[in-house]
Amino acid sequence: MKQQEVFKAMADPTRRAILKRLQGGPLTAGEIGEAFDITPASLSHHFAVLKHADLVRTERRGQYIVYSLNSTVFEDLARMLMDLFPTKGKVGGK
Amino acid sequence: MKQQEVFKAMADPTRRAILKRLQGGPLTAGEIGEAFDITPASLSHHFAVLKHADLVRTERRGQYIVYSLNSTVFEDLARMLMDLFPTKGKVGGK
DNA sequence: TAGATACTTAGATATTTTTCTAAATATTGC
DNA sequence: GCAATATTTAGAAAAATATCTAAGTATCTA
Repeated sequence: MKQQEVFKAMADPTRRAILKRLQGGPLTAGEIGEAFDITPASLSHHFAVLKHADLVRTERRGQYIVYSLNSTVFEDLARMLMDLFPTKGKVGGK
Repeated sequence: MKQQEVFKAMADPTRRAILKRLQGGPLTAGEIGEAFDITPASLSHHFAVLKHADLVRTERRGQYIVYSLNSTVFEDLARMLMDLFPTKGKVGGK
């Protein structure tokens, strides 16, 4: 996991909103864009950042490009966070 | 939890390193600073960001200021992340 | 193949963030 | 109170990021 890329990607509210929209399942770039008051070009930039962080996957379907969440990286990130703060309870993890 | 502030705080590698240093227990600003090749003023800015996100707590002890982690917010953040990606298993979540 | 639709890339500008230097505040010990 | 130490605040410069317009690529339909 490229930690820096992931955190940077998550730092922008628009990108978090994009991820949120994808919770319901895969969507095309256009469908995602409907919810935002931003040009397709800017959206595309955000997609690129999310993709670079490996937070989303893409698949071309005809003239559309379908985006979907990559849950694996979220899990890694959550794990990393759990790791970052000291354990208060009794259980194992250093 | 101020989600935006927390993510923004986590997005900088220096700030993540500061948090990491604090895993071992509270430290003064100066002690933290030893590990970084950066001016005290810049460090202080990073502290302010971390504090604003409520990721660290401070306490003045004489002429020193002691920083410590606020684990609560980390837990909130981890929870939030778990929440952000769709449940794969059968259990409950939305 | 031409025209329409969906999306990305390039390049410019505006905003935000990081960092620095210099100066200010707080506390200690004489 | 004064000098020394620890840290923060203010203000400026440099670097990174978000956004836009215009132009490019890919695919579909006729």
